[in-house]
Amino acid sequence: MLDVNVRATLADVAALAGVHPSTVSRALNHPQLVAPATRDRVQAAAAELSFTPNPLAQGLLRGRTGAVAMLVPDIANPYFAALAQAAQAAASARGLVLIIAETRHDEVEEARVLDLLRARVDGVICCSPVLDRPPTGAPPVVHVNRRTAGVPAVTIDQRAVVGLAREHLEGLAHDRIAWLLGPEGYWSTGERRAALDATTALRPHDVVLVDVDPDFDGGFGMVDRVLDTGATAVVAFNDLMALGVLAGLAAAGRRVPEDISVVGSDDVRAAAMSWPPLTTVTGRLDDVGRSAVALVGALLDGDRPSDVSLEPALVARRSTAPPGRST
Amino acid sequence: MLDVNVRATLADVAALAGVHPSTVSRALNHPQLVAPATRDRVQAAAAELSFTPNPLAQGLLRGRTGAVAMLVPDIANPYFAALAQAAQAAASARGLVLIIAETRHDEVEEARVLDLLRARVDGVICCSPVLDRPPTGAPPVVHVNRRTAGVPAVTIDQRAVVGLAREHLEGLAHDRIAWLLGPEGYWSTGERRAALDATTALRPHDVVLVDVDPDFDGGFGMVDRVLDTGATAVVAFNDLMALGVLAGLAAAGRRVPEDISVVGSDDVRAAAMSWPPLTTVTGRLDDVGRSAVALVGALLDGDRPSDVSLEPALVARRSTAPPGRST
DNA sequence: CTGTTAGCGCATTCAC
DNA sequence: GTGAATGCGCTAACAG
Repeated sequence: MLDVNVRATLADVAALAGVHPSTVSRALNHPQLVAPATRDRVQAAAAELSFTPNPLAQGLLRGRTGAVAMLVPDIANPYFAALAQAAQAAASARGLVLIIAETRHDEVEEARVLDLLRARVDGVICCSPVLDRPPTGAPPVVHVNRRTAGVPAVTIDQRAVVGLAREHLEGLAHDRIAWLLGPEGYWSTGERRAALDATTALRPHDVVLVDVDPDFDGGFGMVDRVLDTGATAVVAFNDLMALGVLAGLAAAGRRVPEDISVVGSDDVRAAAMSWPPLTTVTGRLDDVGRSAVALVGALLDGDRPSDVSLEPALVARRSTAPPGRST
Repeated sequence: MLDVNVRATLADVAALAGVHPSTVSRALNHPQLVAPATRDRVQAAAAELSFTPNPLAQGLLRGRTGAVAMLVPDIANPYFAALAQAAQAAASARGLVLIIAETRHDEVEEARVLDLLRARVDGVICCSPVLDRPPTGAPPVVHVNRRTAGVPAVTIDQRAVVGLAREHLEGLAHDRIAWLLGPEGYWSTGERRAALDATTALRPHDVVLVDVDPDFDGGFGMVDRVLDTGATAVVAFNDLMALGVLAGLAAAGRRVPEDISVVGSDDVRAAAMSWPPLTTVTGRLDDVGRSAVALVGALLDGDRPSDVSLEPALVARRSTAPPGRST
């Protein structure tokens, strides 16, 4: 009587095939080292019992777990969810299991989670936009959208993000752009501010609003101040913030893009789910996720991979148009 | 010289404390079985080396992994992301690690994923809205929003969802409601249809549109047909679909809620991020996630837990209003 | 080519 | 109260 609920072990297969357990192991892992006849018998037996090696035992032996952790501040944030999705796919393709853990934007919680996971994973993908020090005592770490000395990272070229938004809006003949920047501690905020500072003399009418919460409410709440500046276009720090701006504008009775244009960033799914759909700069979330997994993979293989910087692109949808089309 | 990158083992601690490895194990797991003096020495040594038991070794020994998997069709779908978030928190609180895996709405992929995970997790939370047969040969499974004989499940009372939406709209004096139902195979679709059928005689003016894709595009694409029905209110299968309806209505130049009211379902975060913010029926995602983990927990403890059915509630926001306020 | 042995790190028997 | 031995399931090295 064959009990499907109890996993078959090497010994079970060996017994069924009439060989020694180690022969089973070989037949399965190094088929060329074993006589065709026995190999077939073993494989048949393995199939018969639907044998799968116990990854725990394998891991114990190899000192590897076959799992990689991804640390995100908030998995319900579509940005991180998309990142996780991409990473998960890439990890699966490599036979790795991705463990997603939330840090809730909290350093203490992050340490706790890391500690819980430390021994269970071979590597960590850290997506904290703030974290400065690489987690110590942890397995190999790679950073996402955050560059820190000594830690391999995959980032989006934030200066190019600024440049793309600017070009798009200038091409539409906007001459007064309100730039909404994210929280001070964020790496990407710093990068964008630098890019903005570099060209500030060229566009004296622009206005920069700093330290806006990078979410819907942050954008919603900034609408009055944006309107006060008289800007004809807004560039938000990310799509969520842009969506908030869109809603705030609607609540204030302004039309987009007739009265004012709005540009987001990241090209999260929700960006295409507003009305009007959001013009945005892609965060290339798929590529970022994939690259991050590739980096840990390299780390695990003992390489010292170099950083990856991805070039963004602009997706023009319907939230931008030339200014002054207002009735 | 103390190498932080190499994990300390029981033997290391034993050497440092001058005792036998098994004593260390005891001192850590059953402190009362060991003399206070040695216990303290061992604990000091363990702390010194920041020793953490290797979960793989423990798992191998106990036949448990300490991990639970959550199978979702699409982690970038805010509904499942929220569910995962809740489950993750609940699992952490129990010292379990949650592994999130995507099935991409694909049975084959699901089988593959399950096979990869089978040996790595103690239990599985399956969130497929369609899946009928419980995955065989897998660890204990619980279902979310899907009731199948023999599989413990946590569900939202879908009839109540229909009832709440109806009451709300009737209270506003709508007499022609367009009900948008989800895909045929979904458990929740079936439940809602049954609820609708049960009262169809009472509301002859209502109209039911079936088999709508449960996403933004699905809702967007149904707007024309909804408008054709002359309904003054729409109840969408979920929030994403409702958001699509909202956008489609805006694109068609209709105002919400002046011209037509819209109700969503699930109360995903994005539901509060539209303009107008969406009136919706809560999916109690936190509670569902938490309950699902509680169920697997019970299963792991050898219990045969009973199903959990959660009562929804209506969140009135600004996408609903009395009909006929049109200019 | 295949069987034997050893050991990954740990917790649970036993003895003492 | 503590040390010694055993085995979880597996694979790598060594014999034969």
